[in-house]
Amino acid sequence: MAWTDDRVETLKRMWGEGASASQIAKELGGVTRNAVIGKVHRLGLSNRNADEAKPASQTPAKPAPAPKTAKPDPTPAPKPEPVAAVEEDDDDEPRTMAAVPQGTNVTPLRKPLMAGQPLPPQPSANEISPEALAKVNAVEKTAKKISLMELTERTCKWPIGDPATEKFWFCGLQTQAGKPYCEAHVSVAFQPMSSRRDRKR
DNA sequence: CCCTGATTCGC
DNA sequence: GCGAATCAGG
Repeated sequence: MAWTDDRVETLKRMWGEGASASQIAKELGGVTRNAVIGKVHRLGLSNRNADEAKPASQTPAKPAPAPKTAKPDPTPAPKPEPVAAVEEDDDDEPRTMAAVPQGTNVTPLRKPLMAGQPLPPQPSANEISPEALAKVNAVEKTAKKISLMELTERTCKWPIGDPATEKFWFCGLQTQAGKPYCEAHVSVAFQPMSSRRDRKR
């Protein structure tokens, strides 16, 4: 697989969106995450930092970079999209942790899709909400349903069912990065910081 | 063990 | 330039 302009573009976009190298590699296909990382470095966008300050830590070199010549400003830094903060208030739904509706959960689909928009459906940032719940609900179907004794360091410890009955087990899916839950349950358990603004009662 | 990015170095 | 192997964390 060659790094076509198209693929590089996808790489840049996803990397800019904070996607991991493996995710990007999976998306592109035909390349490993190493390839992606290597390319990222070669493109010089390894640092997701905005600016890079060189406090002259260790670089005795560079005696006199000829300050005379006017540098053509090699830093366009387009910064196309700062990604608007996703603050969708409107009618906040205080998701109750009560019974999880089983069965088909219709995901609210908005945005009629403009014609000619190649890639609108990009949830990107993990915003919990109805979708996350639906995901959890779906995950429960594929859950490994392990028992308490089967829990390990990397099995999702999300409880499912009623502990008072036999129908009780743990999700058991693979956790990620030391977290106690699988990805789906993490998104529900650890909410970023949604402004749980209390509404008037 | 799973994952992450960073770096090296033969190709 | 490329990316597998390796390194260094979480």
